[in-house]
Amino acid sequence: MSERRKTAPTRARERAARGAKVDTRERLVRAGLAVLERGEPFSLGEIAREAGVSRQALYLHFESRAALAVAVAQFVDESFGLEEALAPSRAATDARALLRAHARFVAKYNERIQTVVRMADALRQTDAEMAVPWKDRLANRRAGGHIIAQKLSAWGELADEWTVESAGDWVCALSSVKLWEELVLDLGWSRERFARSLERQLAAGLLRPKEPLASGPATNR
Amino acid sequence: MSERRKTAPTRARERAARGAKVDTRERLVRAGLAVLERGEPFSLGEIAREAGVSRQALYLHFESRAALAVAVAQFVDESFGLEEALAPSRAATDARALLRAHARFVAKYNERIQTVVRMADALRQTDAEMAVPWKDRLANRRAGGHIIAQKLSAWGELADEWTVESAGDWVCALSSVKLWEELVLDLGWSRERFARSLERQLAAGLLRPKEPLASGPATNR
DNA sequence: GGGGTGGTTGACATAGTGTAAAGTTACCGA
DNA sequence: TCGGTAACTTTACACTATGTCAACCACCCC
Repeated sequence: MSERRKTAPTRARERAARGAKVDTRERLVRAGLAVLERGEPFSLGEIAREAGVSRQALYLHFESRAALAVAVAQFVDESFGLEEALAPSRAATDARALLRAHARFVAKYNERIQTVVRMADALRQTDAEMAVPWKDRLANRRAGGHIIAQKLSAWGELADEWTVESAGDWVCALSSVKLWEELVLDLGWSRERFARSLERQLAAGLLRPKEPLASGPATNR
Repeated sequence: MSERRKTAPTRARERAARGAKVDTRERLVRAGLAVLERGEPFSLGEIAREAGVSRQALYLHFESRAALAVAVAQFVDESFGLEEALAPSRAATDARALLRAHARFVAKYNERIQTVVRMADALRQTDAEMAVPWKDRLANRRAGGHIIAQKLSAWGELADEWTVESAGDWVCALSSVKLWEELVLDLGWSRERFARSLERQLAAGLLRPKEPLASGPATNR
């Protein structure tokens, strides 16, 4: 059902791909982000107005508020250059460098997506439709944490009390927007201070303590 | 202005103090908590119905949704026995015991207030009236973190890179409901695992490393 | 010229918050 | 015993938001 509502954005994207006039869908997404970034309560009508389009046009492109929210989140990821921003972490060849790169990434990325996540999290309480994309994003973040834990483990740097699983979850949790939000937004920390503290905490908490090269600590698990 | 709306709950409280029949205000607060704990979207009408009272009666006791939310939060604090639950932390006489007590407290307390905080945080996005009580609670939590950092510092256990200020903020942030929520609710950690990890991580991140082996890590700031 | 596409306006159903007003009950004090 | 009043009820209303529907318009392409 609802065939018309589905074909509309598809066609819009096709037109855009062929270089057609203006992509209203993208205008709506950008407007959504702009309105969101004002940080105040808003309505769909406001977003439509900001996009210079009627409120109804919004429903030609998005089935619901949640669908728009998802699109905005995706847009932010893309315009941020997520893949590129992750490059330093991927390129790291030792534990300290990896954690440092990750902390820097988290500080930058969370700042960028903060408003979107904030809204999505609030929406999640009242809008069941939001639950699925939210879980998806969490799964992604979790996977990111696990990759880091996996590397630390492979390098023999993960402290004994951690499994790769649980260390990955811990990295994921410490990388969450909510932690960033509380420290930077609510408590007034600078971006640098946040990144430095996160890096330190991750290193102190995850890494095997440096042993004085006495006996063989490599075999105790 | 709005004199009548203000006297109503006052009188109700007076009646309750004199041992009068039923305190509708408290019934509403309890109902609010019960509805909240179902974890689903809800309306004020639902809460009133749950309390066995008309929706309008709610406005005789609370000026707005936000006011009710604040009352529910207060009620949860009281019924949880916040003061009592903090006793172990206050009684701690060394750093490890303090962090352990705090981690246990956080695990228990956050579990209890989770639903309320969740809602309040969501409300905060759309309801400016919520901002003030939210900031108050944050200030309280922050103060709690600072007390801990202060003690660690007084005992000479706080690692060099921290100031009391920033360490306190860090404790506050790591003690936030959001971290608990992500690990326990979203990632499925057990309460014990959370408490243990938080304790360990606080210790690893905040405490001065024990062995002053070689030069290395003491000067890396 | 005709058809489809993407947009418009306007109306509508539904649901929630908050305000207002009038009626009911029950207690309390002179 | 009577009157007043606090607490609550019912009913109605204003306002805002989401989402649906229908009719109409304009453009582009065949």
